[in-house]
Amino acid sequence: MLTLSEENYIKEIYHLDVVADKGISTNAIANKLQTKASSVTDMIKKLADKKVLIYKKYQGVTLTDFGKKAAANIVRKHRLWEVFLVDKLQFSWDEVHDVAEQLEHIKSPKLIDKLDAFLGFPKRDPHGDIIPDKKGNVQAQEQLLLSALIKDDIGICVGVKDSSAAFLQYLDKQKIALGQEIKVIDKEPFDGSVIIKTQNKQFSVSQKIATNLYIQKI
Amino acid sequence: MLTLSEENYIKEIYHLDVVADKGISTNAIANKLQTKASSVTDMIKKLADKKVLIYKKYQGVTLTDFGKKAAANIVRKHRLWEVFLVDKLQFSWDEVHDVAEQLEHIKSPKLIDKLDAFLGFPKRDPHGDIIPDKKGNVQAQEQLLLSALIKDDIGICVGVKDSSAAFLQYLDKQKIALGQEIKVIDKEPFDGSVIIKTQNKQFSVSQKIATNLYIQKI
DNA sequence: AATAATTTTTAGATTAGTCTAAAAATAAAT
DNA sequence: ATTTATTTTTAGACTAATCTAAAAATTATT
Ligand SMILES: [Mn+2]
Ligand SMILES: [Mn+2]
Ligand SMILES: [Mn+2]
Ligand SMILES: [Mn+2]
Repeated sequence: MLTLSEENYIKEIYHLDVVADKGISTNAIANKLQTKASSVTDMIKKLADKKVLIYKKYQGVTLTDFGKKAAANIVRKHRLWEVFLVDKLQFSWDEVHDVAEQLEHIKSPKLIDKLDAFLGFPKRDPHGDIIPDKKGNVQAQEQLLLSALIKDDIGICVGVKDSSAAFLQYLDKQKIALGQEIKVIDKEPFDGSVIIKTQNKQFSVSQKIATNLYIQKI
Repeated sequence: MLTLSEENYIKEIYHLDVVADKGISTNAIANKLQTKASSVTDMIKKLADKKVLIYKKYQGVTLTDFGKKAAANIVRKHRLWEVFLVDKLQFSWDEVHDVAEQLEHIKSPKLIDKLDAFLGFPKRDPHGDIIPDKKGNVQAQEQLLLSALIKDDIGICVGVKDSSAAFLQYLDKQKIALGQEIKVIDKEPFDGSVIIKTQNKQFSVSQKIATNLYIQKI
C-alpha cells in the first residue's frame, strides 16, 4: 500500500516521464513537488525498495511497469473526480484541481468504477486531458498546439497544456471553450501571435496563449 | 487547520459526548480509535492547546463549542458522502462507511455545499442518522428503539443504532428497510424478542435486533 | 586535463503520531 | 482506612516525512 506522499511522488515522476527519455532527476522532482532534493533522495530510495521505480545513485529514476500502473491509476482518479466536479457539481474548470488533488488519494476501486459509470465513462477531463483506463493505458491523441498550426488551418479546441486558473479564466473571458472550432486567419512571425476566428469573432492571441492550447485539426 | 488524525479523535469524542455527561475518559477514546491510552493522552494535550477541548489531568475531556462545531462538520461530511454513495453511485448501505471515513477528511467547504445541493439537501444519511447542518446544529429527533415499543404500537423504521455490515445485511434479508411501517404484534418477556408485522409478513426478531432499530411512532 | 559550478547524496535534526514499560493517581474492595 | 485493582500519565523509543548544512559525485568551462 502506498502512502499519500508516495502517491504524490509517483504521480509527479509519471508526468515528468512523459516528456523526458532519460532518468528523471532528483532536482526535477524536487521542483515539481516543492520539496528539497535531499527529501527526494530519501523518498526515491523508499520507492525503489517498493519496486515502484529503478534508482541508481546520481542517475535519476525511471518508473517500473508496476509504478507506471500505480501512477496512471492516481491520474485516472484525479481526472474522473475533476469531471464529477464540473459535470455534476457545477464547479468551473479553473477551480477543480486542488480538490481533485485530495480526492485522487481516496482508496476504493469500487468507488472509482462506480464513479466512472455514473459519469458515463468520460474519455477526457475538463481540461481535455485523456483519462487513463482501468488498466492504466492512455489512448494516443493526435493533437497539436495552436502555435503549430499554419494560416487557414481549422481545428477543434481539445485541451490545455497549462491548466492554471489564470489561463483558464483568460480562455473563459475570450469565450474559447473545449470542443469549439478555431480557424487560423494569420500568424505574426515577429512575436508569434496568432490571429484566430472563433464563434464569428476574429482576434489575436499571443504566442504564450498559442503554445498552451491543444487543437485537433479537421 | 486540523490534521487527519486530529479530526478522527475529535469525531470520536463528539460521538462519545452525546451519551456521557461527564468528561470523556482516555480509555473510552482509546477503545473507539483502536489506539493505546498513552497515545490518546498525547493527542488530547495537543487538542487542548488548539482549544478544541478542555482537558484536566485524570478528569477526561469535553469538547469546546469550537470543537463541537468542528466535529459536527466532519460528521456532516461523512453522512453527506454516504448519501452520495447510496443515492448516486448505487452502493448498498452496508458498504459505504469505510469510503466515507476517507471522504469526510476532504477539505473544501465549497465541495460540501455543492454536494449537499446536488443531493437535494438530505436530512438523514442511509442509516437514518441526522445530517448536521452547515452551522453544526443537529435536528432533534423523537425516535425510540423497537424494544421500547409495546404491543399494538405502530411506527416507521427510521434508523439503526448499530450500523455494522452484519446487522444491515440481516435487515436486508428480512426486508426491513428505512421508511417502512412496522407494527408490534406481541412481545416475549422471557428473551426480549418482539413479534412484528411488516409488509404483510409477521415474524419474530430477537432482543438484539429490537435494541438496534429506531422507530418513529405514528 | 584541470578547475569551477552544479547536482546529488549523506549526516544529523525536527515534528507528528504512535508504541511499550514504568510511575503516579484515582477508584474499588476489603 | 488500608490495600488492591484500574486508569492515566510519563519517559523513552520508533517510523515517516521533512529540513539544513556539509560532503561527494557529476557536469560544464576554461
Ligand atoms: Mn488537475
Ligand atoms: Mn485536469
Ligand atoms: Mn458511517
Ligand atoms: Mn451512516
